[in-house]
Amino acid sequence: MKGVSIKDIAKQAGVSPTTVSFVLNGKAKEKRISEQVSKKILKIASKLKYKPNQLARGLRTGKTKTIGLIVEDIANLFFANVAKIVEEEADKYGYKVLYGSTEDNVDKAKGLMEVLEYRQVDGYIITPTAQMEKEIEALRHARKPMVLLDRYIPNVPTNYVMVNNFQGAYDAANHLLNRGYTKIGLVTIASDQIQMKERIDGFSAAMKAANAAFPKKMIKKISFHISKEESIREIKNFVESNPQMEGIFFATNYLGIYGLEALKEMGVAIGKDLAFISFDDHDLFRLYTPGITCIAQPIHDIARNVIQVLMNELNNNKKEVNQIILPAQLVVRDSCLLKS
Amino acid sequence: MKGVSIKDIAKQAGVSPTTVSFVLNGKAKEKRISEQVSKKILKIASKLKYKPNQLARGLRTGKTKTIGLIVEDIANLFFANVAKIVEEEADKYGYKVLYGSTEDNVDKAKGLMEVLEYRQVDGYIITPTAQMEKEIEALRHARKPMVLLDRYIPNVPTNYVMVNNFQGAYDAANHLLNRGYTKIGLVTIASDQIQMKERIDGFSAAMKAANAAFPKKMIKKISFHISKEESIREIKNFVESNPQMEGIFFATNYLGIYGLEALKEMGVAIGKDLAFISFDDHDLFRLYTPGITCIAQPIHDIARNVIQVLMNELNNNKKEVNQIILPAQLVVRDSCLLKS
DNA sequence: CTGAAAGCGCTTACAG
DNA sequence: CTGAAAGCGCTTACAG
Repeated sequence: MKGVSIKDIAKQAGVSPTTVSFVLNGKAKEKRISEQVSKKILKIASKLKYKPNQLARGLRTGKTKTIGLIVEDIANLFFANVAKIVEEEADKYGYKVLYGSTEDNVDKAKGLMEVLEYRQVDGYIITPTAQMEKEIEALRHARKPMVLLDRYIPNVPTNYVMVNNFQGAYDAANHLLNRGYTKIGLVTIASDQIQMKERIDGFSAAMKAANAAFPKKMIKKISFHISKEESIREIKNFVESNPQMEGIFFATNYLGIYGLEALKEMGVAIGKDLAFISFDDHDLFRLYTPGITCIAQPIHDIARNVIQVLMNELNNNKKEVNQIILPAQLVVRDSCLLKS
Repeated sequence: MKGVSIKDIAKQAGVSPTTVSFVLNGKAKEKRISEQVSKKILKIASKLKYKPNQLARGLRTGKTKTIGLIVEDIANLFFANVAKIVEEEADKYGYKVLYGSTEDNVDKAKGLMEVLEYRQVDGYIITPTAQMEKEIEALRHARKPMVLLDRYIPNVPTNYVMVNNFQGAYDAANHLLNRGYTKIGLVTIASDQIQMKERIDGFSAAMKAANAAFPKKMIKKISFHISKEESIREIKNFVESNPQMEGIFFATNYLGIYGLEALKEMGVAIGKDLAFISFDDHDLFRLYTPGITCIAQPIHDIARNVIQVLMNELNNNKKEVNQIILPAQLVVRDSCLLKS
């Protein structure tokens, strides 16, 4: 375990640890260390395969070269993809990432934030849950580099990167309307999170613009915390109790998947009996028969922007706020055929 | 940023940092600190919301309370699920996890191991790639707590947790045989990784036991590193060039998904024209029409066992080797109907 | 029963 | 141009 330390190098080079530290940190010029001493140290360091001890360095500088990633659910495809890209990109800058899932539970989220603070991560990437304004606000006041992912907190001016939920849902409604459907149901999560609200708003706005009725009873909100079976049951009930429904929009992919299951069990033919569109893409949507039309998020772009914004904060001191909203993309497949 | 330190508590309690450290580390009894001093310290610590500085502690003890998780691809559903459970379970023991994806690339894997060593993680969970015997062996010699995931390295006696690949593939073949199919093709990854080899072996063994022919040309190996489009093309070619084929087994889920796409494009009716079975389960398999019969891995059990084994190593010194092989489960759906 | 002191491996203000 | 020394916040062997 015992690795090579700066002292070992100093001894071999016949200089002080101070000098070694300067050279290894690229301050040779600044500190006017002679060319030859500098070279000698570098050579010895690489020969000994010196690796600075991050703990010691962190203890001294307060920097851990670690970032914290708090997502809703790391096992969810969207977040798993984000996690992958974040790790890859962070690695390029010498950062490692510590992660955790909130399950959309405030207490878990708070616990996670506490652990990460305690671990002294240098920066945070957070998918906030509801009711965590205070924690985010505290981080902001502590001037911790931070960027919110997938959603933001109204009235708290932080960095964030997310998809354009309003536009995505607007496009979804428009697509349905253009294909001749006007009686459309919407299934969403029972949550007052801003990104879900914006999806409802976007959808409503498109309906309104087209003078299509969109009464309350055509909106179904399902709790994030009930079981899959219950969720499917609720979707079935919703569809059954609105027999006039011609099309249905699921505001998030896991609900869309449940929707597919519900309709399959009911024997409803997607695309024929009922037009179907979902937010978020998924392997399943691409390969299902019929292919499921959806509003895809630019996952890679989101992840890359997140890390970019965070790295900027980490490395510069100028703290302009970066709020990035990326366009959602309508992916047309066969689940919303022209209404005959 | 400046947190409360042990000194602050010592000052308030009117004792030395040493005493505070003893009490906070539960060594009050052992060090025979008086009950009242002990209580006073605990009270002050909680009032001040003292959080030990892990960096300082780690520097001193050499323990970081961090584990390294190296998977093939964190964005893959199997590994993403493992990552989730590993994080949850590790958290219970006060550990956090640092992760990375190898993409099944040896150099990436080695790079990851180097970074984790350098970060001084206390233990490792590793999905090894080919040709990393030396690194694993080195870790073993350094007596680092480690458990291999999803596969093992032959002739290197380490802990590991994985599914029973031989039995799973054997069951897949048997299922097909029992339903009346004898001319069966197998699609796998071109890799000499042990888990893939065992799947081929299990499949072959079942075929042999049933006296069914299983010639080389009925096995298709596809490189992990070619594009999705190329993979699909190769699958198509394989099916087309074996018109006698009655059933097909995909040795891993991403290939199974490609297989679904290939057959869809070819207009082959799964279950009717060709029986279909895949290793690993997936949302898509459950919801596809017809439902896809598969060999499911007990993901949760795998993850829980992994962390259990690792925690045992981390906390005890007795180092018996734990090699856990969990049963795969045949999930029968509608893609292998009784042959008519 | 309790404390002073050393030391983990760095960085950096200060001195020369 | 280079080095001695302090200090980040802990733990622990040693002393009393």
